Amino acid sequence: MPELPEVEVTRQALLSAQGQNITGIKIHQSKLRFSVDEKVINQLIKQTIVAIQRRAKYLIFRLDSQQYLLSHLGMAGHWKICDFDQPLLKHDHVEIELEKFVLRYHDVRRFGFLLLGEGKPENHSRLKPLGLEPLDIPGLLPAPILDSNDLWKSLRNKSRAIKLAIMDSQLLAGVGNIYANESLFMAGIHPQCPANKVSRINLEQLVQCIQQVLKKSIEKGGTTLRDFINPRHQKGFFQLDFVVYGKEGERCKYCDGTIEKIVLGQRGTYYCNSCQN
DNA sequence: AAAACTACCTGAGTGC
DNA sequence: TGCACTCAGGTAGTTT
Repeated sequence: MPELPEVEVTRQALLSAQGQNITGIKIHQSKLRFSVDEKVINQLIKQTIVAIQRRAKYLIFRLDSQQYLLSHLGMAGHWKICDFDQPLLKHDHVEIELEKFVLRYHDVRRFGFLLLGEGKPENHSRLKPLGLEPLDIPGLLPAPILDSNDLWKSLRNKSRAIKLAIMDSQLLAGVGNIYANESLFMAGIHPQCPANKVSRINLEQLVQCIQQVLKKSIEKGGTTLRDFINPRHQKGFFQLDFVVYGKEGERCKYCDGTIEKIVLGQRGTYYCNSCQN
């Protein structure tokens, strides 16, 4: 589920937790990608959430100490704002009790994780290797912002498919499978084109398309294919704007071509066999 | 260096 | 109805 837009939509909806004190923690199911350590996570109690930031697909809950909570949603995770008496659902893993409401982390597939860090979050071992941040919007940790010159430099010596390159978080962080497919379509670039064979002008186009697609999705509340909801329990609607993702065999909306599906890096890859060369 | 594969996990959907 | 199978938004580790 969650790529950059869904994580940003989540962040924005969580901002109402800012300034609230953490009064309690409940762990209902500790098994996530990394097991939630009760002793470690209990250090959150009595701390105040002072800010909620983002880097790529990571959320960072800043506390009034030197500590922070690092949250990754994996493939199916989401945060929910709940009333104190709201019934617990299957796959609600962790509850963070605040003064006005409870934050619940729900993750069916358990690919997400919660880690406690200390010091500058941008120095965390999971964040440090991340590449360019696609959008320059408020609420980000300090990060190099996507720029076609920088992307050009990092792709110059990469012969791998452009789609794999823009999904490589060490080069560009936050673009997942859906938005990689949609952005490449918008830019008219074939997903299998070697990254270093994309012309300068097409790369500039691609950078603009990536930014447009991500911004548009944030405006639409992200994409809900199956499970994604924002912390206010609302679905996203960007899936209604898909042009290629999941549209194998359909006619292209912009030309006479047909949407084809191939597998690249084990991921479904959709493109128009006429618009994208 | 990079490509190709694996693992982690549950649930929805498909075909028989 | 049930069983076997495939596939899904992500990341990271190992092998080739």
